Amino acid sequence: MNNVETILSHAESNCKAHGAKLTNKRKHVLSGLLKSAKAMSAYELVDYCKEEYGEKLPPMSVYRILDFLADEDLVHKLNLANKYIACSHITCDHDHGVPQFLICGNCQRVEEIQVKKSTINSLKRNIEEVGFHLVSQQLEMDCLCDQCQSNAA
Amino acid sequence: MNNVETILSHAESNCKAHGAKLTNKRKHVLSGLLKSAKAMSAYELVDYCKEEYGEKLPPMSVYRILDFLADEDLVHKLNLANKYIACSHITCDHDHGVPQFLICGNCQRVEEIQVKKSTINSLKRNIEEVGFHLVSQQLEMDCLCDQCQSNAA
DNA sequence: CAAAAAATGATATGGTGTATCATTTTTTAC
DNA sequence: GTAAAAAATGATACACCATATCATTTTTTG
Repeated sequence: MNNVETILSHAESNCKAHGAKLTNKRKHVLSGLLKSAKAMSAYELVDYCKEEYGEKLPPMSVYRILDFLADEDLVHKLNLANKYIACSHITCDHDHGVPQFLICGNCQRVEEIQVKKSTINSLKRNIEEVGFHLVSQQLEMDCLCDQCQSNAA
Repeated sequence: MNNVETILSHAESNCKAHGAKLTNKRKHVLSGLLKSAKAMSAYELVDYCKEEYGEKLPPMSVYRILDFLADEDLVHKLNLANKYIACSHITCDHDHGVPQFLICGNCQRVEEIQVKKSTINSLKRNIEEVGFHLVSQQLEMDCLCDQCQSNAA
C-alpha cells in the first residue's frame, strides 16, 4: 500500500533523472488521478484542482499537464472513455510493456493488465493476414468487474 | 462487386423481414457509408445528405438513423474514432459474430475482421484472471494498412 | 544580465453527442 | 374510415472533450 505522497516523490525522482520537472501543478493533477479509483476527465481534474488546492487551471493547462505526464509514463489516456488514469506501475523501476485496459462499464473502475505475449502475437498474425499492421498494442476493453457482474445477476 | 443499389435493396428486405422500415432518409445515410471507403462521422453524413440529396437533416436525426441502422446490424460504430461504417456483410445471409476493426491511422481505411475464437478465448482467460469479464468483443485496433506502411518506410 | 527557450494564461472555437419538447406521420382499434 | 395511440421526426439548446492561437510569464543558458 503506497500512499500518494510516496508515489509522488517516486515520480518526481523519475522525472529528475532525465531532466524533467514535476512542478506543483503537475503534482496536483497526478495526485487527483492517484486518489481516484476511476478514470477522470480533464475537466474533472480542473474541478479537483479548484476544490482541493483553490487552483484555477484552465482546461488547456490540464491537457498540457496530462500530455506531459503521459510522456513521462505516469498516466495513461483511455481513448475509449476520453479519460485519464495514473499508471499503476509508477513505483516499479523496471520497464513495462504496453498496457491493456479493462474498463468496467458499470462502475467505471479500470484495471491495467498485461495480455500474454502469445495472445498478442496471435492477434498480430490475424491482422497481418488481411494486410494490416498493429501500431498500438494498447487495447481497451469493455468489461464488467466481478462485483458489478454479481450485482447485475 | 455489389453496387450500392443492390446492397440497399438487400438491406431493405432484411429490414422488412422483421417489420422494420428502411425509409429514404435511412437509405441516404446508409448509402453515404456504403460509398465511402472510410468511416464517416455523423456530421459528415449530415453534409453528405445535404450535398447529395439536398436534404437538410439535423444531426439529431442522423444520430437516430445511425442507431436504427446499428440495431439492424447494417452499420457499426467505431468508438475509438467516433465514426461509423457500413457493415461489410450486409449481403451475406448467415449470422456473423462480433466484428473487430482495424483502423489505418494514416488513411483512415477500416478493415472489418473476425479474430480467431482461440485468440479471443485466451484474451478472455487473461481478463478473468484479474476478476473482470469481457462484455463486448468488439475490439478496435490502431493499425497501418500495407500501403501506408510502405509509404511511411 | 540579456537573449532565447520553455511553460503558462486566456480566449475563442471546433467536434461529438444528448436532452427536451413540439410537431408530424404511421399504426391500431373501433 | 376515422379517431386515439404510438412512433418517428424536427428544432433548439446545451453538455462535454479537445485544440488553435496569441499574449504573458518563467526558466535556461550563454
